[in-house]
Amino acid sequence: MATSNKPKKSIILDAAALAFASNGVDQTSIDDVARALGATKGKIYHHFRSKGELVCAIRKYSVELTLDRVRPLFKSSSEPSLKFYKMAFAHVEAMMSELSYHRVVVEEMRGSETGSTTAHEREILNEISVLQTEYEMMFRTVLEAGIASGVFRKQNISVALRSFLMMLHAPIYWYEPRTDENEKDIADQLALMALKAVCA
Amino acid sequence: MATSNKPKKSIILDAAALAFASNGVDQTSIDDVARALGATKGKIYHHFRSKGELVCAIRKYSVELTLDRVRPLFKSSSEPSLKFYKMAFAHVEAMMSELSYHRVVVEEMRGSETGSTTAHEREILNEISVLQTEYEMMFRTVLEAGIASGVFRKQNISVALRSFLMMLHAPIYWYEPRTDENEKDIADQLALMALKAVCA
Amino acid sequence: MATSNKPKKSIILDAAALAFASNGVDQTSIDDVARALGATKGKIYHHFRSKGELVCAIRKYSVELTLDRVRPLFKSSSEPSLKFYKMAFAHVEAMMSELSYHRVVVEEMRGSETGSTTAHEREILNEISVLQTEYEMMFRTVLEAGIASGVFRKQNISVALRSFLMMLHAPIYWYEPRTDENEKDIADQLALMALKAVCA
Amino acid sequence: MATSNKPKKSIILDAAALAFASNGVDQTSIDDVARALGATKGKIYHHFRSKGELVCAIRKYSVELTLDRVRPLFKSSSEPSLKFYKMAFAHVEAMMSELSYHRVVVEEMRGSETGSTTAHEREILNEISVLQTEYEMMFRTVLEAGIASGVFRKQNISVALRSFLMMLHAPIYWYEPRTDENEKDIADQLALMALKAVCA
DNA sequence: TATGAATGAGTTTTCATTCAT
DNA sequence: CATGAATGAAAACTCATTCAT
Repeated sequence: MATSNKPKKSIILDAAALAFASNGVDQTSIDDVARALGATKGKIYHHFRSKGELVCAIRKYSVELTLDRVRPLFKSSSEPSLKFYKMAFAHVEAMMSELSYHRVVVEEMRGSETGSTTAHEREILNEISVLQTEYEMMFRTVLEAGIASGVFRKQNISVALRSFLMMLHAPIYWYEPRTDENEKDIADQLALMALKAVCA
Repeated sequence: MATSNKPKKSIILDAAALAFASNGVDQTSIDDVARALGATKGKIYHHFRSKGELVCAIRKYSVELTLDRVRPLFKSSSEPSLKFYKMAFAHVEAMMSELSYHRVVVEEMRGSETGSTTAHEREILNEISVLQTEYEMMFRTVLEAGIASGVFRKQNISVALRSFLMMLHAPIYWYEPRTDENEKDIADQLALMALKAVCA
Repeated sequence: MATSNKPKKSIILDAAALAFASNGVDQTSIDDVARALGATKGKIYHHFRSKGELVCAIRKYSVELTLDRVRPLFKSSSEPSLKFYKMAFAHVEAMMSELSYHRVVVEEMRGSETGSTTAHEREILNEISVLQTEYEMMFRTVLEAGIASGVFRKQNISVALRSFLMMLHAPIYWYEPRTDENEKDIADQLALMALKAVCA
Repeated sequence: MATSNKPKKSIILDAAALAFASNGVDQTSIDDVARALGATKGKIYHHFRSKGELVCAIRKYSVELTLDRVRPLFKSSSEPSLKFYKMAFAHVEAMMSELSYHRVVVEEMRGSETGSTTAHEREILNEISVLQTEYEMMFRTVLEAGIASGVFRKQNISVALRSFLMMLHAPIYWYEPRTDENEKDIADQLALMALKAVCA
């Protein structure tokens, strides 16, 4: 009764994200996820129609989590460079806070999943795409504002965007929650690097 | 006669890198590679003892290619910031020139392959590790020199290192050889971003 | 309803033992076993993690079956030569009654299976080893008692043990259930031969 | 030049027998044999048309070796029990002297090789069959003579024959050339056991 | 003769998915 | 809801054999 009040889907999602993040999506079977969950495959298939859908749910949640942290900062009124720093800082914090979710996303950045997506999956993928577009647009907007005001260097915005975002993703590859307790320091250093990378 | 005079292993490696880079290592069967090669599985297994070994060979070649471009610049005598820029530029050029090889590497940065690597594979992985260490050490040395001379910001070097290297990897995810012909521009922009990211 | 109430594992084991005994373990694919079972490979792999484990299960069962026949006779109180005869008789009866299981065991007496056994397999192999040791120890004990009482010849016990046990295995190689119906005669002849072989 | 004056076929046969005896025929690839030989597959295929033929050659040689040891003793004039002892002794000596050849034979006693034998192989198999029949007939003759003279027990000859021959094969399963140097003792004990097993 | 490359058919194994209970 | 059994399709890997050199 008191074991948990979280929705079951969420519990499954957590276990799946952890398992997928540890060994890679393709190297992790539904059975592995079930084992990590202390249950059997059937339980998962009750809540998610396919492995693809499970992965999609994780990806969507990852994007939402990041978006939720960054959006309010984007909507606040600050001059471009400070706003950029804050957003970047929040992005890095997100990476480290919900590490496994974001690891799954990065893994999917390559790996086109070769077509066999169902209609329902494509729907979720579309939603994700919308969210990602919104996310990039926020950084793009700040970048353009900063260039217009002269505080940021004039440069190819698309290239810049993709590049510093990749840098802000870096902790996914090496951050270890137990070892490195200096999350704030890391977030600061990375946000500063990103900021300087685009400044005039 | 004119078909090719390259060693067979090299031809297989090229085809495999291309196939793996296109669809992801796990989504690409040895049969797929063989088909791309116009041959059968057996040919591949005659030259590489396992899929893992094939991937390892690709990874090793990728690191060697990058190393070969960057090492001479490191050994040249320039002041830290210029040397750093040149090395970063060369790194980005490498990413774009041998795109498929480097894509395979990045994919393996996560995905520990269930530990079931054979003794022979572990040997190759060790060799790769040595090369990668040398590579990082070159950038680390320049970074330290720059910090000592005051031209670079005082900062956590390990974090900085991993972060801007990740940024320099970025083209792997979006560069399209046919579309973007402005390789030099991209390399310049990214190298500049990396340089500014670490400057005082 | 009437088809069978035996546990599924047992049914698979029977079919596998029969198939392996007929054509040899290495010449019999898991597909062959599945076909003999009227099912698919998957069913077998659902119950046994590998072919090796399946073979191990058969071996273990074979030893248990023999042990169950011989142990009560060993525990009974008879003078050594009679006890030896009874035990040998029971051994031969076991060979002929569950022919296929024992055939698989004998085949594995040579053929170290390349050492690539999994941890779980080694566990079963250990259990088998314990049972086999118990089994040999029973005969060894009787032999020693008989030698002490002068009814058995003084001789190298280990060599004697391995040798007459091999002779008691003989029916495995030529007994045909349908043709030879004189199981008792065969068991008597072999038990008598074994007894005389060790007598003074 | 001085490396060896044995016919090449013989060298191959030795290496193959050793390899097959160590790991089992089915678990040993032609490549394994070639490696043990310090050569490549091609060499083997020059001298033997197929793996089956190689195995057949080993089997035939094994039977010939045993026959050559036992036949002269059979042709000598001794009374049945002494002659039987001598023949049995020689059989055991053969087992231990050319251990690997005989191990291969025993492995094939089960394992019907499922039909795919070529015409040429069947020819060799027939020759082997002839030799084996001659071999069994020698022991059968002695056995019958002994029964007629009353020195051997009246018994089912076929069963007796197969049974003590199996016992005389026993060293194949456990004899270690390097460890046990007491070949004569073992041969004596086993021959004696076999003799007593059939005596009145 | 002997080698190394290549093949093709087969074998073990994995796994997402379905379904009866 | 949840489980355990079962399936089928695919994947990695093996290996006897052939062949050009």
